[in-house]
Amino acid sequence: MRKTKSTILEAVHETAKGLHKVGVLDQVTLREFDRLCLPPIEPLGPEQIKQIREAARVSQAVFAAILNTSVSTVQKWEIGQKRPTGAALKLLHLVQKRGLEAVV
Amino acid sequence: MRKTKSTILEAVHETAKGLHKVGVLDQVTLREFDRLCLPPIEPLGPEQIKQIREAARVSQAVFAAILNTSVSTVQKWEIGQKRPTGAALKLLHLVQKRGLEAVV
DNA sequence: CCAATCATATCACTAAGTGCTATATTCTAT
DNA sequence: ATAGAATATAGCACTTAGTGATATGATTGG
Repeated sequence: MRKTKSTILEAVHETAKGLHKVGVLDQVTLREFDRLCLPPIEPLGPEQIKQIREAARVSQAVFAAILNTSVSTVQKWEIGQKRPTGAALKLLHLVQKRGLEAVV
Repeated sequence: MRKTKSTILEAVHETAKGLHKVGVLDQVTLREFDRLCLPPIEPLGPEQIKQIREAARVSQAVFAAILNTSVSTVQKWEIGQKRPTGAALKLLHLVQKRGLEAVV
């Protein structure tokens, strides 16, 4: 990460301070995070999850396989016994927006 | 898959029985699942996960935000204290193959 | 130089996720 | 028709991923 930046850039032009943010080698940190403007990942209710799956026209088993989770989990999502969070929620949003193909 | 078959066959041969399943209403079930040939989602080691993130040139915090998980979780993945499974593992594979843009 | 911000690491707790089993229903093929 | 297969739903007990808070060290900027 910044290791390489220092090595290369500083070797050439070590006084220029703001230059370290220019190259492709630089890392995106929280400082530029505002520009990313990530869409907020909102929680999905049981019915919504079922709708997403049915819109994709797949059974619970196939849906589970594609999301790399268990049928048991998908079922619990759809009956509201468990609520997807984190990466699972993100994946579901991806399927909702871009379809199953974007995920397979 | 069966979609097309049903559409054609039932259109000609309308006993009205399977009519509600015709066309776009059909669902992909486990029966045609073999054809999907899903690539097996293999577990990712700590170093691999770190490589994926560094290849994406983002900090742990940004990486976590994009995956809709916590910084704490990303850290544990990278030091091997916890292993991503299910949807999290699927998401990581997506980033590895298609890049962060495919997920944002 | 000092303060602020970022990145990384550690710890304890909660709940998501898994596997299993069982039942009822629906579709398929003989 | 009828048997066989696949789907959807449900409940239980267990494991561990995931989360939040906090602590330490490294960078940056005023």
